[in-house]
Amino acid sequence: MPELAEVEFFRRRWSAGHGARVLAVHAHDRARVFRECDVARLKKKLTGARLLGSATTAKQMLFRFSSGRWLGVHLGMSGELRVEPSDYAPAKHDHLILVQRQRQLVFNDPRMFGGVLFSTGRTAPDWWTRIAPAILSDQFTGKAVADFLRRRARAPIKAVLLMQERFPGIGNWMADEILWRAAIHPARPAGSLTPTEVRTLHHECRMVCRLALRTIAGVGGRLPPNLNVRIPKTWLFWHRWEDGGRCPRTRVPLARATIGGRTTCWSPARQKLR
DNA sequence: CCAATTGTTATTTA
DNA sequence: ATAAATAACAATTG
Repeated sequence: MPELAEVEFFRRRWSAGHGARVLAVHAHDRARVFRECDVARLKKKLTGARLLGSATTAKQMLFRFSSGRWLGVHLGMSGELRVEPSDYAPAKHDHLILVQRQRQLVFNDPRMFGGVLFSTGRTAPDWWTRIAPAILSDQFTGKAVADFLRRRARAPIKAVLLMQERFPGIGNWMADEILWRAAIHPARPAGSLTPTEVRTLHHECRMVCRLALRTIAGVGGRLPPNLNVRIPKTWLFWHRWEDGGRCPRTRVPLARATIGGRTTCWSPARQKLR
């Protein structure tokens, strides 16, 4: 499920535990989510540490603990973070649980495409600082997008939008939402976009990120009761999976096909090949 | 049983 | 050599 704003939504759940100590750590070290992580060391170093703060960039989350301990979480395709009461008993696919006095912080991921990283150090780990500059940062410029599209000229634009090294945090549904708003057909080769289309694409990338954060993640306010509840019905989002779904702007039936290896949804009336 | 899934990476193909 | 396409990873649901 989780793309940019959903990742932020889940991170904020765990901020209930900011300031509190970790009394115990439960982890199944055989689970695939720990494939790049020394679980014994994680348990040892995190037990007794205090959760001081956290951040999201792209689809990555970083949790900062006392004495220079850092926990990274990626949710993969099916991961989520939850907060459970102290008497909660671990359920299936709960791979990592940080037990605090008042609550338990749970990482659950059935498909285990997600992953956990642990490291120590005075500053944030390398893998975190190496993540591409956020789409909502000043470094995400129109020129950067244009240059990138030129280097990926033959790939379908849909596939290019999924490349995290330039569009960090964009996933399948956000890519479709951006192209739909920009009125660009997902199968167009990236190099075939006109300068105007590239400018529009750049703008809509920022727009969709900003709106998704505001609605899903509840930035600037409290968390919404569930993930998608505030996404307006005017977005492609609500119609992309349903059979007989129609474009919310033109009312024309939506098209669906595999493009760039992913199920892609678009409005033939707005988004034309040429 | 078959197909589907909002992510990423390794491998193969062009 | 590089970019693009495909397979693989795992679990569940329809």
